Amino acid sequence: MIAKERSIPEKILAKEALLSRLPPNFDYRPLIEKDLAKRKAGYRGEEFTDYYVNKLPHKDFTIIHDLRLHNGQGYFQIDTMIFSSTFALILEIKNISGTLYFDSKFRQLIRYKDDNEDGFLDPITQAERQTRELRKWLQQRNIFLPIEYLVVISNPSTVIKSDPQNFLAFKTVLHSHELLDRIEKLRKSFLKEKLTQKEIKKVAKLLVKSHTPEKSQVLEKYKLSAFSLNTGVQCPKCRVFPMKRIYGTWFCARCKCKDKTAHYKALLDYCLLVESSITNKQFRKFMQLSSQDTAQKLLKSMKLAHSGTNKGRVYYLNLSSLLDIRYSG
DNA sequence: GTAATCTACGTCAGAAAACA
DNA sequence: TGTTTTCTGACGTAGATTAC
Repeated sequence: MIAKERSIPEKILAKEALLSRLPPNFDYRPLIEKDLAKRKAGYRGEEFTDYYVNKLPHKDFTIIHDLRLHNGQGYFQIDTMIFSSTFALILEIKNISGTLYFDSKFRQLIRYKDDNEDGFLDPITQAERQTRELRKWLQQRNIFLPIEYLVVISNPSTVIKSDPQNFLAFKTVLHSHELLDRIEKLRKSFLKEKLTQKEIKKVAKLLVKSHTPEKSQVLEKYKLSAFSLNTGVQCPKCRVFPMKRIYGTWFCARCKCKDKTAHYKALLDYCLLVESSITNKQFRKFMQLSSQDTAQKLLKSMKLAHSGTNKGRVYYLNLSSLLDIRYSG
């Protein structure tokens, strides 16, 4: 059973939204583009590995993609968690090309590529920490399950190396195409049943319910203010700002394109970049819309959750609902 | 307390789009 | 082409908040 599917991380959506609303010659643009490329590569690696993970027999394994839990002080994040009635498995997924060298002495990962040498945080250490955190989290809820971890290198052409004494790397690091065989071996080594089918469902529900998505806070990260952003509704065709609202549709003065729902994307951008609630006034300012009535009618038509009456009215922007509205509308 | 301001909501006329 | 539907903008009313 897949208890939680993987979805595009908010950090990727927010960076895309930010780039779409920054002037082309903006100073930080190259830095944001580089960060976005890195994030996207990581996400692609996770998706590539999901192909193998999702092949596991669903009656035997419960799969939770992209899990972020609170441990009391902070959060810990797991790329993929798989569990059965006998054991749990954490996957730490890395999409790094070139030759990777796992150095056990200094507990670091070194990547050799194009005559360059780059150091990375040791994914084995990361996975060990996640294992400790998850064990503690489950035990606090009276769930006792042996937990293993694997470091999955998603890129099949990546060369994996380590020093000969690094037994931990031999045991835990693998390419994604080896994953199913390795899980099968693990399954044979854990025979004692710890959870009933009913308990498995209960644990999955608890984990998914406790998942807290990471807020992007992309403006703070690059020390930008909302004033740096282009406001207005962006033309979906020629990408120009702003479209004008004319008789029930958004009209682009440049390419003459018309779109009835172009404000959905703008509202999604607002939610990703500014804040997750909006008033009529903020909506008008961001959409460059002069009519308060039109703003009210547009906000109402989207059936957003809201609180307050009259002057205190605030509309709440839910990211997943906005994504649904945007792609279905 | 009062005036000013902001917003929600309903109604209506006119304009544009959609449809037969 | 004529009719229907949808949307805007204007207007009025009412309630809540803010500034003085």
